[in-house]
Amino acid sequence: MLDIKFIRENLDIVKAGAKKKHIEIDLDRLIEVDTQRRGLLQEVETLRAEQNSATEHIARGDDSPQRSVLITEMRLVKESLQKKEKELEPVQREWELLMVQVPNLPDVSVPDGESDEDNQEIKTWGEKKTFPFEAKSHIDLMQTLGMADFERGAKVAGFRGYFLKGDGALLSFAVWRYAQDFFLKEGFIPMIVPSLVRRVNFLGTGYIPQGEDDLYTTQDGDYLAGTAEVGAMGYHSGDVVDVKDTPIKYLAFSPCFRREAGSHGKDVKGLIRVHEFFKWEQIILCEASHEESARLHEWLNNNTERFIESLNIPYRTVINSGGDLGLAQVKKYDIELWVPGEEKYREISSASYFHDFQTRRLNIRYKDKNGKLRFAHSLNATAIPTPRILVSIIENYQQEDGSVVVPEVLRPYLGKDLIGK
RNA sequence: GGAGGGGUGACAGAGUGGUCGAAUGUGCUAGUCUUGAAAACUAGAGUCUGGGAAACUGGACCGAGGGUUCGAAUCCCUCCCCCUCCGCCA
Repeated sequence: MLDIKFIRENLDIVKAGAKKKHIEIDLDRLIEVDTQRRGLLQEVETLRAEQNSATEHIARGDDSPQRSVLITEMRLVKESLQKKEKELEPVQREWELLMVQVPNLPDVSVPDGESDEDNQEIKTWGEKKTFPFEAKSHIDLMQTLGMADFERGAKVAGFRGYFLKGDGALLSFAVWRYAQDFFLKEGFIPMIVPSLVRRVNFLGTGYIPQGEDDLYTTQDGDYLAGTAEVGAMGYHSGDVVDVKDTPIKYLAFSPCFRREAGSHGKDVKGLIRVHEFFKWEQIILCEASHEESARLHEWLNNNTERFIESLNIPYRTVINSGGDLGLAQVKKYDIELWVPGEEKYREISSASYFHDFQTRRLNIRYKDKNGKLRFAHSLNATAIPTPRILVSIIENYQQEDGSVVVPEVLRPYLGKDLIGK
């Protein structure tokens, strides 16, 4: 949520921001509605003031005739007050509807573009693996090695369903535990967060109203979160956090659920795109300073880069174009890992910052040095998702005989060097 | 699923129609006292928002939304949330 005052005073900037993000919103209408709203609000407040001062006299007085005159007069004031309030109601409603659709401003460093195809590579690391034999896909490799079962996955869970078993299951646990050790060295507070959460938290984090289609709902009106960010941010909603504790850093683990609405044709096989997965997520609340947000954003992304480097998997980092940014994001980096079977980079993580867009909706504040309450800034970044990471591990570490070498850092966690038949 | 009890300021907790933005206690800030601290005493202090350069001033906020009333923290309705007990259950 942006501050309406900011929108009024910087209309052109907000318009340009929306355009850069390729988000349609009638901002002129918003200003029009806001003007109406403020006018009515003032009329209502004037009437209330009148009422309040009369109330004082009425309360103090006895049964004098002036008192009953005043009461009669106030009856009329009440009527016009109610009329004005009725007028205000639909205006207020439209105002709110428009306000939640106003996107956050993208940073100046965000490149123009319509979609993820316009994201710009800003870093590459490692050498793309080539093999003296024909590289197999993780699907073949995992099935042959008894690490995954996609047929039964579909049988039991439907489209995009999967089972991990044997070393596939164990490798997932190994990644989780290795990631835990790796990231906790950076001072995060570990957390396991709920995925089944109330609607307000999705509004607060900016996934609703425009992302409703990609969320699973329950018959109780709750939603299944696609990321631990939702629960972790909701954790602090309504809080005034102590500035001494900032930046607050969480490493949050959760199951994640995504309907993948609108991507039916994409990645229909394997572990790249599934409805249900697990993720360690980095989440930060910090002081309301752009410099601090930008600094921590780089830091978060770098944590993940170093993690991938430690697994020795080639990757590149891209900066997302305006059109590939969500409503709430100011700037986003994606890290994409090399997938030899497809000869493509595939997204593994995403690091974003939001300024106070989320915290304004969630009402997360802190007291600054001058004792003033301010909305905190928020950021988040993937630490590591499973099972998607298995795709890159297995394809990059495959050998001609179909066995898979275990990345060195994972060996202590898996208890072996090689996954073979 | 059944029965009951609740949601008031940073926290605890009073307040059942009028001068209540709200007693009191704790905590907080400043001062007095003290070498310093503690204790004691004194004073101050909510958040959001409109207007104003400021002093100041209008409005809103006692879970949310409606209603009754000249007037609602207080009465009525709906919803949300929390707690206790019973049942079921990993």
